[in-house]
Amino acid sequence: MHYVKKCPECDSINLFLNKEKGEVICKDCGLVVEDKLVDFEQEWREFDSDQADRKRRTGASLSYTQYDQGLGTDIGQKVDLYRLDSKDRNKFFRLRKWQYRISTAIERNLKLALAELKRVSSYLKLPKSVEEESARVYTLAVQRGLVRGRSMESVVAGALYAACRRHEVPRTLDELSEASGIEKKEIGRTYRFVTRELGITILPSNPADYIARFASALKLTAESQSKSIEILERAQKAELTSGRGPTGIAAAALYVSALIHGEKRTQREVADVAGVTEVTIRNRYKELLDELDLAKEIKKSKKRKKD
DNA sequence: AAGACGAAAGTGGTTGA
DNA sequence: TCAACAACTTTCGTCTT
Repeated sequence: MHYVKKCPECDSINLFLNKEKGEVICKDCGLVVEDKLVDFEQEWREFDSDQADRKRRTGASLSYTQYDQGLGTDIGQKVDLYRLDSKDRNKFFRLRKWQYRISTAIERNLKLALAELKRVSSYLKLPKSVEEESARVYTLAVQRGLVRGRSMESVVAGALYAACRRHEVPRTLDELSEASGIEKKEIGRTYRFVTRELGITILPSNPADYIARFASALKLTAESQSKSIEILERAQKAELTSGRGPTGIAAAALYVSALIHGEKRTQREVADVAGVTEVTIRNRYKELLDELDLAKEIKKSKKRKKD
C-alpha cells in the first residue's frame, strides 16, 4: 500500500494516520491528505472465467455523490408489451409516465444539490468520506420530502454540518455559513430538522477535534498543541466541559498552552480563529486557571523568559 | 496605545410545566 | 405554548503592560 509522505499543502512531514477513520491527516495544517484508506487488494485469485463468476462478489462501486449512485431504474420499454391487453397496457404507460416525472424531478434536484455540495465541500477541504456521508444524508432528505419549503442550499449545508460532526472533523456553523452563503441560524435549523426527521443521532462534538485546525491557523508549535490537548483532558475530568460550547473551550485551552510555551497570542487572535468572542475565552480561561492550577505553569514560563 | 478584564444588557435555543 | 434558564455575544468603561 502506498502512503503519502508529505503534506501537499504545507510540505510538512508531520502526518498522522488515523486507522479507525482510515484517514491521513496533516497535523500542521489539518488537511486530510488521504482518506478512505481501504485495502483494494483482492484476497482471492481467479484463474478462469468460471472461477471468476463464483468468486467475484461485487459490481461497480456505489457512490452517493453520483446522483443516481451510478445505477438507475427505468420502467422498461416495449419488451413483452404484446402480452398485455389494452387496459394493462394503459396502466403500464401511466406508471412509466409517473416514474419518469418523479425520478426526473428528484434527479434534477439531486444533480444541482450535489454540485453545490461538492463546491462547498472542496472549499472547506473536507475529506471525501464526509462528502459521501453528506450526499447520503441529502439524498435521504430529498426522498423524504424534507427539502420542501426550505432552500436546497440550506439543506446541503445542514447535511454537510451533520456529516462533519459524525466523522469527528467538525467545522463551525460560521465556517459552513461562510462557505455556503447561508445564514448560521438557517443552517442550524435545517441541521436539527433533518437529523431529527432522519433519526440521525450525533454526539456532542469534542473540543479536541478542533484543536489541530485552530492550532495550525494560529501557527502554534506541536508542543503547544499537545499541551492544549492535555489541558482539555484535565478539564474534562474536572467537568468543566459539559454544557459549554466546544469551540470556546478549545480556544481557551489553546490560549493557555500558548502562554505556557511562551508563544503568546492575543485573545483577539484566538477568538477570531475559533469563532467565539474574547469574553468567552476569558470566562473559560478563568475557569481553567481556577480549577487546574495552571497559574504556576504560566509563572514558570514567564520566569524562563526573564532568564 | 494595545491588550486584558469584567459588568451589564441582549440574543437564540432548550426545558419543563 | 409560555416562561425560566444557561450559554454566549455585544458593548463599554477601567485597569495593566
